[in-house]
Amino acid sequence: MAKGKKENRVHIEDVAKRAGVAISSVSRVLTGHKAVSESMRNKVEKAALDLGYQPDHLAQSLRRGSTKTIGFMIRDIMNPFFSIIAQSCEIELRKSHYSMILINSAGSESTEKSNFGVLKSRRVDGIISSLVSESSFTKNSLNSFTAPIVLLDREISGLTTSSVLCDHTSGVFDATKYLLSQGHKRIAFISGPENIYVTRNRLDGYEKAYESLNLKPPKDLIRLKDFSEKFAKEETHKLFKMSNPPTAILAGGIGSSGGVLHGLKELKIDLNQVKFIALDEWPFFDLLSPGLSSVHRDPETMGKYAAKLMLELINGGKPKSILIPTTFKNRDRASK
Amino acid sequence: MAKGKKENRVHIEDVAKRAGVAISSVSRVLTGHKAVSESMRNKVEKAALDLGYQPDHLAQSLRRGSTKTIGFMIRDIMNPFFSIIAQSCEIELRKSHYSMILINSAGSESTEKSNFGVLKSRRVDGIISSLVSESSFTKNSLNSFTAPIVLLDREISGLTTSSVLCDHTSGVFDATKYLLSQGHKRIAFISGPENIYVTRNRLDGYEKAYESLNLKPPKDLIRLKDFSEKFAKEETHKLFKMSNPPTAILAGGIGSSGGVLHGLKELKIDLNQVKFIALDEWPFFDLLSPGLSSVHRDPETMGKYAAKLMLELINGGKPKSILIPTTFKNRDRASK
DNA sequence: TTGTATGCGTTATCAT
DNA sequence: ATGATAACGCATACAA
Repeated sequence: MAKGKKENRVHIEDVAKRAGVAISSVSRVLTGHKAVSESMRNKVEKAALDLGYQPDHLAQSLRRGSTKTIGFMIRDIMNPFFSIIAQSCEIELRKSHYSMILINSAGSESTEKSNFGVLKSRRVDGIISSLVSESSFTKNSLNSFTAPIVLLDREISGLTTSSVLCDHTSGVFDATKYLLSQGHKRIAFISGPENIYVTRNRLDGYEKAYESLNLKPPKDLIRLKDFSEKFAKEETHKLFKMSNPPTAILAGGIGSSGGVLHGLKELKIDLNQVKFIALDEWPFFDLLSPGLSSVHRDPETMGKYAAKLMLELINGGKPKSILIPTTFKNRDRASK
Repeated sequence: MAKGKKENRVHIEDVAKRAGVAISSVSRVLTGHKAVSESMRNKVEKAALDLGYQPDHLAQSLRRGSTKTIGFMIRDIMNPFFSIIAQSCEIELRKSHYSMILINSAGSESTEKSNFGVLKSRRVDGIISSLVSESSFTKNSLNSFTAPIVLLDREISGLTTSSVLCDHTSGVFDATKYLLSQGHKRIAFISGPENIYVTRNRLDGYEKAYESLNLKPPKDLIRLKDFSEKFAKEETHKLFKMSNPPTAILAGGIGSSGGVLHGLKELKIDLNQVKFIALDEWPFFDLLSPGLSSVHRDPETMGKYAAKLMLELINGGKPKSILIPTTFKNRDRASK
């Protein structure tokens, strides 16, 4: 029966014909409407199964006004930290039959803005996003959006979105305090831009640790700009050109950590000479020698909660923030 | 004017009214139809701009029969290798105004199958996928799909899809040959399931290298099952319980590499004692000491080509395969 | 060149 | 409980 692999899509009408009922009845059965007789339900379900009918999601969306799609807008999906969030988020959303459109901002504010346009046009039911910036520019984009928004590790004042925030402060505080207890006074701090939540929050922990011992944090060792490997590497070089260089380094993010580690390698500085603590876990950190300590946060949990918060908002819930703990993972051999 | 942030979506009708023309004229202008007068174009464009009109992608899709959406179905997005492919793919697709639905198979064949259903129902214009398996089960899912398909590093006989394949053979051949030239005879090979392209292809290089020197590959050192860290770690332990253990190891994939490295660490075997070569790059490999050698392939290029092949298919092009080279990156200090 | 009218595949409102 | 029909927002065949 050379059927010719043509457009063999089966529509609701086909099901109706086969079952010998009206289109509307098919729809009712398949959408789980209460007022349908047993026999009708059986007839329709059989016909639908026989034909392998799958409703056209497009038409459903147009009619229902909901796409069952969430826009996942991310700064940098190449960063495993984010891709793990994306994955766990997708797994959670899928349970409620939501799909995820992945859209990348590549660290650019203007791309981010146009992305909002794309997602709006595609009528996503919500956006989960790790924003590039927390500027008023972005704020406007967010405000013009009617669908629910869940922010990842970002906080924008005067905006009513849900957000998944990490308690960087406590983890960084512990890490810094540990270094101070080991006799380090000159601890460098390298991280992303100062105007975003994560950096402010981390810096807070760093400074509080110093202050808890009545010490002043060494401002000359704080280097904030972006999360790129390039920046961190350059700053590492600069730091060790100082007359009074650091004896320990805290670096935020995968890129920054890589930059520092590569920088140190170029400078032929061993990790035994300078203590390094990364502010984000990296799968193989425990293989580096000596074991690198880090401040850990769990991206899988973050993604899961992001999805949950989104679903709550969609179901009419109030916006809320959830705080994910961070923990200082001490892999220092000396401490054991 | 407290407008109340209500559904303020602007429709084509609003634009038509403001411009004082018919709906169809607005549509024509906005879709770039040829036969429109200068004045009409100006009127409409102004009205559209004033109102900030954005066509409803949903309605367009339903009408046009094309969603401008590609399903990106991946085995494991947590693997940075795949997330980089996803990212570069999205960047390329976006240039042609395509969006990407990310959907995860989590290594499960049945999930993979249901994913095909989801994507079909969402009427994606195509699927780019790194399949879990190359079984006939999957083959059926693929065959029932009318939209174009691009496979990543998978090859299914008797199926006319485009695919981005990596030339693992040559890279692994070089790596194995190098090890042999260094006097290693007992080289272990740990990788994923034998029934997928990538494993067959790698194994091929491994065996050919032995054969090129008229040697028989040591079958007892070949361990194939899956890409999990668990499997690789267990096999590593087993290998070194042998009376005649390997002196070098090749491991395929991020998970496998991690498993071997962790296994060796547990066994307190130094990387100076056993030579390890990874069959996939990992960002921090060069920081491990001594520098780990690896067989490198470029995920960014892969993603880009996957997108290009997809767009070609959509535009009516014939299916084709493209071969991405792999290179043996020797980071052995001794060799320099 | 421009306007009118139909249809994309559903769901939901209205009768019956 | 079931069937006919309007509506979702747009693109296009056809008429003017």
